[in-house]
Amino acid sequence: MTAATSSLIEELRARGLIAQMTSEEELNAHLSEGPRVLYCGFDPTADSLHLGHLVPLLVLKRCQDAGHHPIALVGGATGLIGDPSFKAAERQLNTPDVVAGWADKIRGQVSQFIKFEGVDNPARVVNNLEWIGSMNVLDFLRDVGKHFSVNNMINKESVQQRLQREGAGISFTEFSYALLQGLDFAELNRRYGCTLQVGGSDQWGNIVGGIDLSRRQNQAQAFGLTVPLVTKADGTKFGKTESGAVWLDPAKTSPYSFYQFWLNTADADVYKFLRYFTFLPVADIEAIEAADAAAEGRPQAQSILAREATLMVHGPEGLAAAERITDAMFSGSLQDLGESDLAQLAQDGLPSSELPADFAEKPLTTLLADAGMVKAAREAKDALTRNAVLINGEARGMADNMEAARCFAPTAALYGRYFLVKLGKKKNHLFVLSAQ
RNA sequence: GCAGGGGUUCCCGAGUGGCCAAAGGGAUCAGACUGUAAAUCUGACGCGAAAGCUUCGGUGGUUCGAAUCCACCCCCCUGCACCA
Repeated sequence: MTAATSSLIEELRARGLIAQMTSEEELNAHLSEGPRVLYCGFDPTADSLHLGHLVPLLVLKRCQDAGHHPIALVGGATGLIGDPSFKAAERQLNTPDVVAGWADKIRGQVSQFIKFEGVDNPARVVNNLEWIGSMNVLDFLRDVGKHFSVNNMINKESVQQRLQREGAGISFTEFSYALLQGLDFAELNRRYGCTLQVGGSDQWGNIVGGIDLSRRQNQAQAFGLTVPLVTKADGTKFGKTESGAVWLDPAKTSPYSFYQFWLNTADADVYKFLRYFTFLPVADIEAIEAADAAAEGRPQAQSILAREATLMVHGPEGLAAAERITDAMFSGSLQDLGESDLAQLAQDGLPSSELPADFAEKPLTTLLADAGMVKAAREAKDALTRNAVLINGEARGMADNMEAARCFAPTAALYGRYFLVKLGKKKNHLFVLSAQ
């Protein structure tokens, strides 16, 4: 965690974190010679970062731990344009005030992961709106545009599918995106001596553009490094659940859901993800893998990954909350839960809701669907048909469907008002009888 | 603009007058097996507890009856032409 003793590049490679880089030998030497300044950009395309952003963000942290100065760039300007790289269709523009609001949130999130004080190599957060926002068109065209060849740009793989695709096309606006990202690099190079840009592998073309511009404008040598796109062994998209993306914002994805996401990682992916998403030494991860391979039954890797990742993103309290719910839902028994425990579970982020006043007249299927336990009442029906719905531990079936009054009778409630409903193996919801 | 092909339930894709809420595959959800895995098997899969209700680009029409036939309109693809 101090100065770069064993090569940073070696470490990243051992973790499988390098997709592409410019001139390995030179970059390795460059990073070994002393503290360097590097950056990675995050465009505000939503009000939170998600798991896909985490890998490059953690690479920034890994670099800081190795003694370098990271800069997290929030794309307040580029977010207004939209990156066309490897996208199938033109994006819809968001309004400036919306993007500005998102940029603020992203700035806060990014800041959790890197240190700004108390270290010799403090990090920095910048917003490219600062220099792009005030730039005038003629300066842009003369100072930046002149250095980019349209011939090269249209040959880039990242825009090919947009150029070839019938009926899609690409607007001049999005086509210009690469120039903005290029000028960011050149600008950071001038301002802070930034010499390395890190990004996802889809950013390679943009990064190379920035390196070229830095050389042409500043006569400076700069480097690029990309991290691989996170993939899963079964070919499905990483970072998605039934309910959508896994966000870093606890208000959008609760620490409990976040923890559960990692806990459900497939064996085929878990050791790779430990390398990507934790700071455990590679040797330790190899030891975990060996121990799991030798042991019968359930591997320990998933719970280690879930614990490490949740701790890193949501802190000790978030992890504690996630573990409380997990223990209560998957190992403990209802009898072990005290009244305050139940209240705590709801606070910790266990999905919960109040029973509507007229619940007695509604079918169970409707109540469960309205509470968000299932996407359509039909799924609740299916579960009921298989006796896969437990209300306070008691199995319910279709025969009980019109018996909500009996199923949720106050006398059956825990502490007079709580009902823990389990649907299938993984879906839990706390229903609360409204007080009166 | 002309000629030809096409728009089907989340996606792909059958269906060309009743047996169609619509084959098959994928995705998804649930069950069994397990480890809150994977693989496999089973069930569900427009909405609804049910009665029943609403779908096959849009609008109108023919018919006892249409996703299927007719008319017009919208959109996409493929050639050709026009424009260069």
